[in-house]
Amino acid sequence: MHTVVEHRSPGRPRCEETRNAILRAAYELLEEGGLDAFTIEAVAERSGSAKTTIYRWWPNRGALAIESFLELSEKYAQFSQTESATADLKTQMRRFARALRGRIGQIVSSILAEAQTCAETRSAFVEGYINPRRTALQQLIDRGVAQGEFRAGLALNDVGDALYGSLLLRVLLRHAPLSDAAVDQLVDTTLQGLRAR
Amino acid sequence: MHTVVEHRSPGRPRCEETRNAILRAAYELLEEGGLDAFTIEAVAERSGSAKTTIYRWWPNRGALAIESFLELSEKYAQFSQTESATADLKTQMRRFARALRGRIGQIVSSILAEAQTCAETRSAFVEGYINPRRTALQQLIDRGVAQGEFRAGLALNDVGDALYGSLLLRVLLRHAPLSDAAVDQLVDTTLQGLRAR
DNA sequence: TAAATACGCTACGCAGCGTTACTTAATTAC
DNA sequence: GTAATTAAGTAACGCTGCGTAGCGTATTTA
Repeated sequence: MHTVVEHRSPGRPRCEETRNAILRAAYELLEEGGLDAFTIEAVAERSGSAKTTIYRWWPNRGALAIESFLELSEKYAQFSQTESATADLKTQMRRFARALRGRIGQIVSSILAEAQTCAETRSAFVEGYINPRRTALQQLIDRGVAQGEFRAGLALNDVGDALYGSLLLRVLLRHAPLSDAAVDQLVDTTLQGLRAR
Repeated sequence: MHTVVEHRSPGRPRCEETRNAILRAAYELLEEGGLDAFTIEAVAERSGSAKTTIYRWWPNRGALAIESFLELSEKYAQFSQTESATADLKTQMRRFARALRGRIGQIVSSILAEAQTCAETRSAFVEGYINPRRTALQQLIDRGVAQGEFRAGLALNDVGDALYGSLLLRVLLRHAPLSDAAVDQLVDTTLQGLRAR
């Protein structure tokens, strides 16, 4: 009988509880007070771990922020799938906006801010958060085109940036609402375009 | 003969040269190294003024950043005006993207980051930078609608956020280009919308 | 000349960064 | 068992930047 042999290097193994406590403390602090509250020292204190332990595993606060966010925030990258691509698009954008209205919005805005002074944070956010959503959006667009709902030849970058960019801009600047109704209207505008028919 | 009497309070007047030197140093530092380089101490050193003088006039670094940006960056809020509103829109978006590709992009992204931890910075940016552009965009849309180029009933918030949000997102995440061609395509997508005709 | 205000200099206490040296704990290899 | 190895915790450090205070000097009005 063959059993999979766990091959472990010698030495004390990493403590998963500690890791989780750190990630959770980081997430909570980001959620509660944004970048101001999110300091390595605060994370260490809240998690009950040592600052040195944190620095052993994460090179900087951006890396910790991203990892806690990606691991603890719920991931809505899977779009719903009904017969109408248009309806699915609206559902998804509403869902995203709902997350942004809540605590996730605070975290996302903090990460975007951090990403402006740390390239690794930026690319980690793009790869771990934005890209999965772009992929799902691509599938939705393809489906919409195949079903004749959307016109052919749509550029994913443009559509994605128009939709996600609008919503994220509202999180960053708070100059316009993110209510379901506002999102529906925004999607409608994007669907219809500006041109007179 | 009436002459306007300059009414001055007693005491040494504020030194305009010092003020300008501070604003210029702040702008240069933002431009060169973003938020990392932009510290009050660095501004003081480069401007040849004292830290205490800076704190006398600006409550925090966000206020200084915004003021230097709004005073020293060229303001393209006035849109060009030909007979085609569509062409003007493209011209304007290209112009904006060109600024974002250059040093202005670094500054804008820094200010957006700073705005995430400072509400005053956020509202100052919205009022001093975003709103003038929204107003100009509104006029352009109105003109386009009147000329039959754009459909009626367009919501300014939606159009502005789709266009500016797309470009700003690309500055923040650098996941897609900001070239003239890319911008043209993005505007085209926004103009046409997603729907099949 | 007095009062008021601005500017510069030096210095301070504070917070957070990222690191070091050291001790203790947990695990594998022999 | 014992040695080797790796992790976690503790305490302390030097550094940078923040925002403030005290004081002397400069420039203006009354």
